Amino acid sequence: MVEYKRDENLSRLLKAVSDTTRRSLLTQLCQQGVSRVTDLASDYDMSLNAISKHIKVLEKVGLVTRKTIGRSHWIEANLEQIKLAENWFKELKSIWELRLIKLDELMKNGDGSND
Amino acid sequence: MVEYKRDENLSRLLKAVSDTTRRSLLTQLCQQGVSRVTDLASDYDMSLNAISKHIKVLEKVGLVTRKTIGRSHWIEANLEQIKLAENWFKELKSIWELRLIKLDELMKNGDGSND
DNA sequence: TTGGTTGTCAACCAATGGGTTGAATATTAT
DNA sequence: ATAATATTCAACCCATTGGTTGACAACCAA
Repeated sequence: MVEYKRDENLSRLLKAVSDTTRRSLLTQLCQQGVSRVTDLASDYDMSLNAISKHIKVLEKVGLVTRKTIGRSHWIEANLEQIKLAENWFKELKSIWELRLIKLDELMKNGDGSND
Repeated sequence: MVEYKRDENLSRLLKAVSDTTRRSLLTQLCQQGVSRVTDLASDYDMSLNAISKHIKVLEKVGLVTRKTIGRSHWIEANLEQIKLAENWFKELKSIWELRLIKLDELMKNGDGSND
């Protein structure tokens, strides 16, 4: 069995941004800054409830934060967590590179029977 | 309605890597290079069929390629498509930065009633 | 030819996900 | 007090997903 680094956080983060509506919401929030749920929802052909749920998903993985003032919930983007994904990509690429380097050394040293 | 850049490709890519098993498979492929389906599957507590399906998902989004020789299907990682995701992250961050810059200019120019 | 390997296809199942509608809860305005 | 606003909660529906098992197909070896 492989070690299976079962990084559930990363899975949930990637799943969160794998939805077009949620990515669009994030973009909106980055463009317009802090926004209320209703304001965000008004741009979509979808019920307020649906948007509310999407926001909750984003909130759960930390991609947005919420500040409730009276009956208004102010939502703000927080791109910090995106690093989780970026780091995974980086790591994967370096694993890939590493293999190529080792392969290259093997070629140079002939049959690899050294050490 | 917001423009809704419905980048289905990006959605499918992100969804593909949002699964732990598939991320693990990709890691394995980067470490070990070209591998057969059975070899990959042998590391998991899961049926060969399940792994076969996972590989097909990765294949469909271009994260792996397949070369069939006889009855052996040789699978190889191809990290090219990851750029799709990386670019989206980059774009999002630059949108965020842009707003901060504009905000900053507004502060400097007083109440923003210019132009 | 007979039989083991390698892998997919098809059908199924339980769980999850994205959407809906209809309350319910707070808060603000009249 | 009453009504409108802002938002979530709960229940539901249907499509998708991650897994299973059982055939099947193609290939290689005896």
